[in-house]
Amino acid sequence: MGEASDAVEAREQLVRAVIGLVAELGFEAVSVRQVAMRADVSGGTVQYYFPTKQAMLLAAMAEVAARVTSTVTAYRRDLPPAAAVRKTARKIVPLTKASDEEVRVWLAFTARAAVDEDLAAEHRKTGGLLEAYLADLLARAAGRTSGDPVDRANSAVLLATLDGLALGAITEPRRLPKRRLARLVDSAVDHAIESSKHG
Amino acid sequence: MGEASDAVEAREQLVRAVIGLVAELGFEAVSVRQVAMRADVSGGTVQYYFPTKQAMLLAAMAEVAARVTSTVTAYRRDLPPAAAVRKTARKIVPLTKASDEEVRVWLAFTARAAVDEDLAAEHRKTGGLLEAYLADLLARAAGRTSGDPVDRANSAVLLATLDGLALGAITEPRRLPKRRLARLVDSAVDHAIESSKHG
Amino acid sequence: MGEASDAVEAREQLVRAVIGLVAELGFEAVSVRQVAMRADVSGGTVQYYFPTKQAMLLAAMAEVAARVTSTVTAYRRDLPPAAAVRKTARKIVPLTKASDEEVRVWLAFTARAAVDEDLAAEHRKTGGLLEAYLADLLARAAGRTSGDPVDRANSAVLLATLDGLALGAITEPRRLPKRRLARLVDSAVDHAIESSKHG
Amino acid sequence: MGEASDAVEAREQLVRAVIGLVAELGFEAVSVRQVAMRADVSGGTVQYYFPTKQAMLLAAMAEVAARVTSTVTAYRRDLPPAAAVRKTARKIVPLTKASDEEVRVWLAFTARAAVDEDLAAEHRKTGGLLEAYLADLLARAAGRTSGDPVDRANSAVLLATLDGLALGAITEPRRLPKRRLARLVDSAVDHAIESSKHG
DNA sequence: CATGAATGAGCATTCATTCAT
DNA sequence: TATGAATGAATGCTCATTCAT
Repeated sequence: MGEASDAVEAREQLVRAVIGLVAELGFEAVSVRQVAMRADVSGGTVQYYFPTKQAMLLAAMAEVAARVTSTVTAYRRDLPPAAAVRKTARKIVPLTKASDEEVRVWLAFTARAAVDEDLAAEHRKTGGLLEAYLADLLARAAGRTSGDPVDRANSAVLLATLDGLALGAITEPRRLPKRRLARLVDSAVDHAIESSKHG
Repeated sequence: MGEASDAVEAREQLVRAVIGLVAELGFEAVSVRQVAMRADVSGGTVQYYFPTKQAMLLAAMAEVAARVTSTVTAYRRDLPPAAAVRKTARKIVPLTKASDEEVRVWLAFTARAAVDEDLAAEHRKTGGLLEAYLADLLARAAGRTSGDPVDRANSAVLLATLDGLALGAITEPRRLPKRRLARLVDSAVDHAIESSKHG
Repeated sequence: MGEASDAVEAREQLVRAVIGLVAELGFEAVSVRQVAMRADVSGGTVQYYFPTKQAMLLAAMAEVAARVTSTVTAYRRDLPPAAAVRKTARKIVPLTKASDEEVRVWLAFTARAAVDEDLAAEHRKTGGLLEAYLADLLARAAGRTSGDPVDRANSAVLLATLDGLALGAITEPRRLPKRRLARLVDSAVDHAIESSKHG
Repeated sequence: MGEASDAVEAREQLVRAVIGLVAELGFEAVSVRQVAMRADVSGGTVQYYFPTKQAMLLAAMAEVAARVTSTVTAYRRDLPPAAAVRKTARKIVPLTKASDEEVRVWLAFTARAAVDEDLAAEHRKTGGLLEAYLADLLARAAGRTSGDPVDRANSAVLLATLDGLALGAITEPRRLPKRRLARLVDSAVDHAIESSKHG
């Protein structure tokens, strides 16, 4: 039992190393050797757990995606719809210094997905899930049950706006300082909810 | 004069090679060698024009930025404000197969800007310019002169939405097919204009 | 007893895996991992039976050598001398598609023996034995008892010819198609027998 | 001019390093790094001249083949047929310590050709040429012009015998010491010539 | 008897860069 | 202006081997 959990732990440690590396130095800084050093294991060990670099990246992306979706799922389960939308929005856009890293990693994976089909497949899942969740929340906030195409559209636009703001926040922090970002996020969320209510 | 223009031409040929490479194979496929091969010159020649890979990337990004801004500037000069906003939006989001490549390149540079300060500096210019232009157009579409913070906010949200849609279009083409994309772009533009008119 | 025979079986399974690998992909394709995969055991298990790769190769070579010598020994025991020579020759040279593999493996080991002293030692045994057997058969075919140096010489030349034809058959199948090979083998055998009879 | 010859020289130096390595340590000892060290250049330089290891091996094999064929061609040009056959035979079988290395290299390449199609193609050329040359010499030694299938067959058997003796000389030097080897070569050559004269 | 974890060296290859010409 | 030669570091990956269990 100790062994099994050690192995799992080792894997997770490696995944954490990948994520940390992406956050700090970007995607191109992720090399098997760098990951090994960061996780304080030998290069061979990394490849024992992930036979290819691609597999390693995939595992890291899956982990990041899991973090996002599990958080958002919890919001949907535990909060009233409008509040859930608001919290989700603030999860996607880096409004605190802490979430900066997470978003940075997510965007790095997203960018890579544009060019890497395996990563794209993993990425798609999350995008589809987020859109569906937001559409559902918008519908419920409007006192409707899910399924109205209007909610789908509003969800897609809101999600795009949040992604765009996140992208801007990372690459143009001066144009989009946290203060401004918060206001813009709120206005986008308000618009989406309004738009679903009587669009 | 012939020599000088030859030199300019050679430089441009190299820049085109970089852009083509990014479009087709992504950022990580850009190596000095690959660029040299694509431009059909020797590896040494590439480094004659760009002493550093970084310089080469910077030049390519500047060229891409110039293409975007010159197009958008022309729209602002030649079209009535609402139409200019609409055309600009359709330039940012890849609605035709042709513009797919351009947007793909732009996003690749954007992603890189998240970890590369030099590229980020170049990138900022374009972001700031686009926001200012769109704010101005929204103001004029509302029968106002520029300067109202409302227009700035609407511009920022619109720009974020367009960026987010572009990102999604590239990475999740199935969730965001061209048809749907067009409708979402239109609704975002309409909302921005309306919002500036009587927000 | 069951356990012991299981162990023997496991060992043999590994040896078979090595031989199969050599036959299909050549000597350099033999890695501990590949062998483990082919035998469907863990990498550690391979090294339990063969503490060293070298030991593993040695066992495989011994097995191949044993196959050759046991066959040839049987021929000598069961057939009249001239027929035994003929059958032996046809065992050494790959005249059927089936024996192709065996010869291929044998040659791979032989080539390796040129630079690997351990394998060379094993290899020597078979070479010496084959020459002695063929010399004995040639002597008996000539109605003599063994021991005449002429038979030794004829045996050595015949053996060399057969080895050379085998080598050529593997590496130059177009120059030495099966049809031609059969004729050349026959003529070499005939010459050896004649030569021993009245040389 | 100095540059060009330097480059040619560098290439040749590398090829020599490969050959030396094969001779001393066998084929599997040939790594790009080892070659670089032996030729006293950087690893990168090796790959500047030979973009792949395969290309490097191919060049080395071509060089070895060229040595053999040019020597044999000279014999055929300059000597009476019977003497040319004899000298050629003594070139193929390592009768002196010096020729040991050459033959060792040749056999290593031959063995590899069994598993490597590119090398096999190069190898075939030499085999075909040698058989044709020997057939021609045997015909002329018999006072005939080339073309008789008998000479072809005798040539093929002789060549196989020489190859087999060479193989044995390398892998079983104790069974086939130089003295004995010389006698066996002579008898094989004599038989081939006799056989072509009145077979 | 057999495994899985871990290691460190080695592999071929690609890379950005320097430099003499 | 442009090239080809050369370098050395870095890449992803495979390898044989060791060892605790």
